Amino acid sequence: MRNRLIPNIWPIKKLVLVTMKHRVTLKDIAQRLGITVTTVSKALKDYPDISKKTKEAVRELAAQLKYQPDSQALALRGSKSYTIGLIIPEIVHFFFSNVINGIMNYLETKGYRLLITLSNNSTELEAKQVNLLFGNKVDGVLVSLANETVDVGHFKLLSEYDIPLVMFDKVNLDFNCQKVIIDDVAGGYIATKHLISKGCKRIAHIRGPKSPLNAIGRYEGYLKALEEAGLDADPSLVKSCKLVNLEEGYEFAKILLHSPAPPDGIFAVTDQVAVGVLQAAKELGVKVPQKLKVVGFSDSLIAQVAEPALTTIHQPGYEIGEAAARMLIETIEIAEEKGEYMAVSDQFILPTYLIRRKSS
Amino acid sequence: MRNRLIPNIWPIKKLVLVTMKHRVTLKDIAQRLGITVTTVSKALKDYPDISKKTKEAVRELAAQLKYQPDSQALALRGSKSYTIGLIIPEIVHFFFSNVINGIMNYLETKGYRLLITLSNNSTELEAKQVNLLFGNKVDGVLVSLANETVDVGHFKLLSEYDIPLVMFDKVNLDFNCQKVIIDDVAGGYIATKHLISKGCKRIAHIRGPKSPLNAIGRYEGYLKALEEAGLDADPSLVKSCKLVNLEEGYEFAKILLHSPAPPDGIFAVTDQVAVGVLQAAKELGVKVPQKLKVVGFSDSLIAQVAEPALTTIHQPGYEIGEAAARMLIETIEIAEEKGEYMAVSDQFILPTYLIRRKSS
DNA sequence: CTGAAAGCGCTTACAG
DNA sequence: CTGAAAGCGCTTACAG
Repeated sequence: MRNRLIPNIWPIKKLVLVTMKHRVTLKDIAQRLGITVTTVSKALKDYPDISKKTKEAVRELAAQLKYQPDSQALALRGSKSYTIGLIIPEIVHFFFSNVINGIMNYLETKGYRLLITLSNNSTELEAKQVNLLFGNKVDGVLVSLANETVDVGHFKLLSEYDIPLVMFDKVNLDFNCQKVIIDDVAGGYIATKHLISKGCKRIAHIRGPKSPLNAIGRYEGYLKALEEAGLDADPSLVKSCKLVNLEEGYEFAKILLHSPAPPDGIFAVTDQVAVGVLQAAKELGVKVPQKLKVVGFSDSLIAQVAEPALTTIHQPGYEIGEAAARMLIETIEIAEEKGEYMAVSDQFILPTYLIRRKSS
Repeated sequence: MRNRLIPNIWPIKKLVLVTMKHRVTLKDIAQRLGITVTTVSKALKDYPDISKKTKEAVRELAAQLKYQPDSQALALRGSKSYTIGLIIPEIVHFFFSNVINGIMNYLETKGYRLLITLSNNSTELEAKQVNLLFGNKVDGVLVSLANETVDVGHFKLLSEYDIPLVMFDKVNLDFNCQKVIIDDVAGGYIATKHLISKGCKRIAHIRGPKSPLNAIGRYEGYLKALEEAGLDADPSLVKSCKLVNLEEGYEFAKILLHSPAPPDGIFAVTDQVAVGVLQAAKELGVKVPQKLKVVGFSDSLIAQVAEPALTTIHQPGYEIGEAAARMLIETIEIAEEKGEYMAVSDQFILPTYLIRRKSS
């Protein structure tokens, strides 16, 4: 449990009866102008069959009263809510916050709102959020799957109702929807190849869990680079994280560096893990980059701050978010225009690249 | 401009006509059961005047058809949307993502949804978001003010319509609403006092911009600690950031350390700035903590990763978010219950504490 | 050029 | 115990 710093009852100092001021509606404008709601509605939407005079009067009064259309009424009537749902595994995360930033800035330009929900990496909660977003009549959904999610059946609800879905980063390639991912294989390949070019002969890989595609892809890239260089892929040099955090990096690095034939290079699945490696190396007096070269993955803030600064693979979070949002909105709008829509499996792959720093 | 990695048109592979499956409504249930919408509605809400038999039949069919009430219709009718609006200056930010996490987890337990918007630290955009959230009929608003925001007149719209508002972290103390803040004065005081206790005699402060209350409070705490210890407050030892980033910390530290009478301790307004100080010190060969002791503020991830690990003031982001959300929801629900509400100025202050690491 | 009417999906006071 | 009716705020096909 978290600290209960918060008292149970807030000191609400006064509660005074106030007539809840009501929002200005079309009716208010109509009444003041002595015309109908119909005419007001049409005037505001610039229908050609309304007189210039009326239009002007309506617009002026609307501006004066700061009229704002009721989005709920609009959504109820028009079957479009201008709201997009997002399901994200966690929010305290450099990469994901960049993704969200990209999503929000894109949606802002398009006049869509973002309803954001958390799966906390739980498939059960993820399913619940799908239902919640469906109940909220979002026009589309963006999701990065929970780590533990294998079966994606809970997303079928969306396809059944023709609600466009775009998966990003953590995706399920078999599911019939659009996807935005990075080229993890290429990323792992570039990282490993870089270590090889720096003269490493025994390269270890601290990888992610067995099932997420990202972890698999990065591992494949690692193997590919080794093979291409004619280096042996020694299975004892590959360790698999569960939590993918600094501590695991630290522990695995200690094991690797203590082994009879320690590695001279380590490619870690994330920057966090790589920083754990740096800490272990420091503790054991293994000089980085002289005796051990380290490459991370993500290009997060800590990569810059680490000592030595970490060489890493840039993972374009902002662009991924922007691309996913864009893919979704364009799909929504095309479907709208054509009055027809069917989910298709389609993927867009963003490139990654190496950021060279002091650790290699 | 950002990289245009994204093609202009997505390859939408097929678009096939599909009869948009319609959402199941009360009407559907009523028709199948040969009863009225009224009865169905009452049955689902467990009204006492509906027969057990009918209730059971309705519930069963509703479950079978996976009926979900239309939240727009509910909101339109009931004047409650179960949606909270959030306006945040930026999202790629350790502290703010923790705040959001606290907010979301609390709202989740209470069955509220979160509509999240960005001010990008612009007062203009902040005002726009207030209007947007108002138009969306949120039940309440949470905001952390943009750095440049001085005049908060754009929030009056909310009070006019009796929409509860809670400001957190970056607040305006004069505005008539509830606030959740940390004790910045105490934080600055603790940080500075710690440096004094470690033997520092000439303590510099790299502070934030002139207007945000956080920066002012931390600075005041700094002065208070100096005064209490009988140390002179040398104005040449105080530098004021504009962007509050690593680079500014680096630059100011260089100036301070190059001066004729360099400081032996530096209290920086954030961890980012403090890390800049560490980098400058390293470059100039000034040993930390032997020759220079450094304290940051926030307890962000980079504080742990920095070399040496940074002593800092813990700023409880999660708890701030949770407290703000809780304050808001409780206010909403009390107002609802009593049928009356009036904004009151009220503040809740969360404590901070020192995290000792290697930099001091 | 303007307006009456129906309807989106729901709830609730009222009638039977 | 069940249902007809009104209404939340809007839009739009249709009539005048």
